[in-house]
Amino acid sequence: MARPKGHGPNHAVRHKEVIDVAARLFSRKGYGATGIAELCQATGLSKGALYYYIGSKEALLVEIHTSVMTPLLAATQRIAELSIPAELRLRLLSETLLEVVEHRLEYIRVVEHEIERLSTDHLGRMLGQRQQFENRVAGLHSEAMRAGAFRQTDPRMCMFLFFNMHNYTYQWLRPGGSWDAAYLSARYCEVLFGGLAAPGLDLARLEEQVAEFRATYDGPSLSGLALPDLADSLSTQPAGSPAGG
Amino acid sequence: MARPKGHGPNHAVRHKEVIDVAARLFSRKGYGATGIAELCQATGLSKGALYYYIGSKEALLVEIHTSVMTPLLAATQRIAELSIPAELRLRLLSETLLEVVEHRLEYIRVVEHEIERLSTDHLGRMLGQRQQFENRVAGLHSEAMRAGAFRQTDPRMCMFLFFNMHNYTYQWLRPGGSWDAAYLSARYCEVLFGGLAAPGLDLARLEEQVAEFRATYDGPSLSGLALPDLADSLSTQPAGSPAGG
Amino acid sequence: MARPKGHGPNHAVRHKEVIDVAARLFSRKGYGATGIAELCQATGLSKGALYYYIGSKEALLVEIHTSVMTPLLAATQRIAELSIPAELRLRLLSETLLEVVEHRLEYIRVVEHEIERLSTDHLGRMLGQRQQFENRVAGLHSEAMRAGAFRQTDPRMCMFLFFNMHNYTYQWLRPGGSWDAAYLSARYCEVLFGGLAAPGLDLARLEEQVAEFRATYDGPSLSGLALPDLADSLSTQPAGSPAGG
Amino acid sequence: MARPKGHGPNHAVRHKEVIDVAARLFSRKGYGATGIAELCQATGLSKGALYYYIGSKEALLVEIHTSVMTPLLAATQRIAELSIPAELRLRLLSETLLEVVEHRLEYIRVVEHEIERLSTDHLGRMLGQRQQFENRVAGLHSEAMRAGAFRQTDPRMCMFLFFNMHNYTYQWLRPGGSWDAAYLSARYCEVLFGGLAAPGLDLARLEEQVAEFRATYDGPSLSGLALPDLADSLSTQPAGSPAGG
DNA sequence: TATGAATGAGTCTTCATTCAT
DNA sequence: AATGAATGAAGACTCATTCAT
Repeated sequence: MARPKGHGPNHAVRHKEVIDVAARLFSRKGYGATGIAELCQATGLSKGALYYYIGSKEALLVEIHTSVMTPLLAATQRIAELSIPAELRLRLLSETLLEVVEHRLEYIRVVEHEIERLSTDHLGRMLGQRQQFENRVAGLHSEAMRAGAFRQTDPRMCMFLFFNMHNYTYQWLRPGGSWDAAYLSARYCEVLFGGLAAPGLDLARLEEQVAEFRATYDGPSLSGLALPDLADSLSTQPAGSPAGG
Repeated sequence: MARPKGHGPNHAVRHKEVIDVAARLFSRKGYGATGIAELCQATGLSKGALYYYIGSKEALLVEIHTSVMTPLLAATQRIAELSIPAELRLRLLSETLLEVVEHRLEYIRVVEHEIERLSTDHLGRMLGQRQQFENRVAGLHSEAMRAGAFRQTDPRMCMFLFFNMHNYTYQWLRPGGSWDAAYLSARYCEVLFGGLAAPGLDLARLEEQVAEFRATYDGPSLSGLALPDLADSLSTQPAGSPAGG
Repeated sequence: MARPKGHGPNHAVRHKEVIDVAARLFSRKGYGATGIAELCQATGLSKGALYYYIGSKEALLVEIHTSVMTPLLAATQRIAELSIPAELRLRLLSETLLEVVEHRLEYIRVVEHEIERLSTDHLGRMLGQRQQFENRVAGLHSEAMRAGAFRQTDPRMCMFLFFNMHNYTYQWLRPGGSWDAAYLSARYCEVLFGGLAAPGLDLARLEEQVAEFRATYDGPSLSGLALPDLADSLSTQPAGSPAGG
Repeated sequence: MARPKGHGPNHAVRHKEVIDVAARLFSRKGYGATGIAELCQATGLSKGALYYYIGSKEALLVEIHTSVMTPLLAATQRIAELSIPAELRLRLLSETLLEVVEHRLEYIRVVEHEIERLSTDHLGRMLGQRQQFENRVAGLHSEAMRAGAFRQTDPRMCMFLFFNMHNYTYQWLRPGGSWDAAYLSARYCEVLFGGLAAPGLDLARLEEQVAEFRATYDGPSLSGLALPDLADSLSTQPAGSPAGG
């Protein structure tokens, strides 16, 4: 990712633009089926210029992964360390995760489908980050059980339930439809937490706590999504079609 | 699937074997990244002989899809028509779906990741089958609401919750681990139905009903998985690593 | 062409049938673009059986050529030796040639387009036969000049005029249309002989002589076309579209 | 023919060179029997570089057709519109056509033999152009009849006579021999017009008119053949061998 | 910075032919 | 007399990448 010295200030900008175009194309046609020539056409760059900005096709894939996973892990870290009930932290993490899905849909699709196209060492690093993420989520479920909010069950199973519910969303969500991350997160957690709740948990109270938290919180952005999303101009149809295979 | 005459009885058998090998390779490396040469090596057939059995690479992909979707839709139909409570039918459908995931894991991975590599008309047919499946599941949730088992909510949202929960399983399940379809289905439905339940629903009763049903049912196989699964000899590691992207 | 001994009586028949089918396909799609598999489908024979009858693909091409050229040369010989005026012999030869074009159109097309696909020795033999044919025609023009029917010009040029006029006919003639070999021959010779005639030649008389000759002749078939033509069931549209390239 | 941007000025030149080489090879061995590898060897380009210039093998075939038909039709148009007797226009058209045959012999052979290897739409376009050409020629014969130069006959038959006579020339003409387009045209028209003439037509006068016209005409090139012909360095044997099939 | 040209291994697929049965 | 299975070289074409300018 360190570029040879002597790059002008435009380099970083163009670089990002290319990554975004690549995410769009890889998402639609698959990494393998997207050619360098198509990237050239979509970016308006010549082959030589494209390579000047990207280095290689795999570097593009690596950066798509990184640009999703790095902010997501940072956000997870920030949320996990908040001094609020574990189930509230899970609820916030849910919404953050869904925000990333909603606003980086094309990146997410690539991350879900093309991770195994990475070369061994990059793949290893990415799988390590997934592990961290999973452990954090399993840990939060443990905390919620210890605090008496959730009934006692296997926290690893809970973690899978959590990821199943959230991670498949990319397969059917259409950004710009009537369901956004905040709404989906409320629905997902209502059902998940309802099914996992210990007798004492007051679910109605949870959504109030979310609102309270948002009103008083003034730390850094939870989701870590700073950029306007370049992808939003596309695909603005209503929500539709999950998968049944 | 019937070949244009001039094919002996062995043809069909070899054909199936090749499909199974292809599902394994496509699942591991991706459809695009798997070459015909690799298929030849994995099957022990020469290039010419391979084509004698498969017709084309895309035909292979089509048959992988078909051999998952056709029995799955048939099973769904059979289950949806049973004269038992809707939530019990959903529970049976959940288990059937997870059985397919467990025993056709490599096929499922291909179906989830490579569907868009199909040519327009095949793709259209497959998307149509997904639609049917989704509509059936949404319909069963509606029934459960009308019967007072589930509280009133958007059945389409319920359908997405159901598919999210089940369909992502392929990303982390390792067949041969300690979690099988029956166990997972019980856990998934416990949480999903717990979160959707109307006050009157007795979840403990549900698992008893499942056992009763299985004890008395003597119709055709619910899952439609008749063949021994050729894929089972491979990948028998313990469960591991979901995804956190 | 000599078959390994021990062929049953059906062999020759099937053999001819296959050649006829091959002529049809080669004519339509080209020799190179017609596969053995297509010949199998068109004949209803399996690959093995087909090879039992044909030996090889090139053998087929050779026989298509032979089955046109051999009878044509024999007919030419017969006509050239008749004791009638040279211009009458040319007129009869014209009609014979056009009969072959009309009734063996698909063979002719192959002969015109695919001769260079023959291997060296077969090609040499065929070119030799063409030479003979050309020499005969040039010779007849010389005779007609010596006899005072045609004015004095280069007989070789006349030969080219004759072949130009006749041999291109395959490119636009549609058998079954309103123009048959007899009609075309009359038109062609009317113009050709009209343009070559010495002052003394009476063209109106020529067509009478043709009729007289036919009425009294009782030798062997002039054209040598004995078989019913297998190709006649196809393409029965009115005449159309020559070529302008 | 304009390439999708990103092509320097040399591209067009090399492109033309490749087309010329292709015409030579296709003409000798047939389109189907000429491999890309042979084109590479003959041009000295690598496989990749070749495709950089040609796009596809069929594109080559299309351009060979186009580069013959387009100037030929333009020339036909120009000639047909001249204010001179119809038979003189036919005589000029004859010479133009034979000039194209003489100087683009290899292209013509491809056009005559491989047109049906074009895909449906390209084929349709080419057949349409042939139609135009034919109609023009039939129309000129009609004019000559109306003007009393030719006797009354079927102008469509005349058109076939005209094309038969000219279009088969490619099968035996060897450029560089003693017969050039001007000579052949005089011979062809002498015979054709002699055979079609009404009593009043003075053929000897016609050739004088041709000479007069050439002496005074100063419009654009009649034949449209501007380029030196790249193909001339090859095959400079004396005239020989027509065809007798 | 940026480009058009070139590479050559790689892609999927088809071919005529052979042979055991 | 006939077949289905198998071969492997050859088919057209695409690919990510490099490099002189």
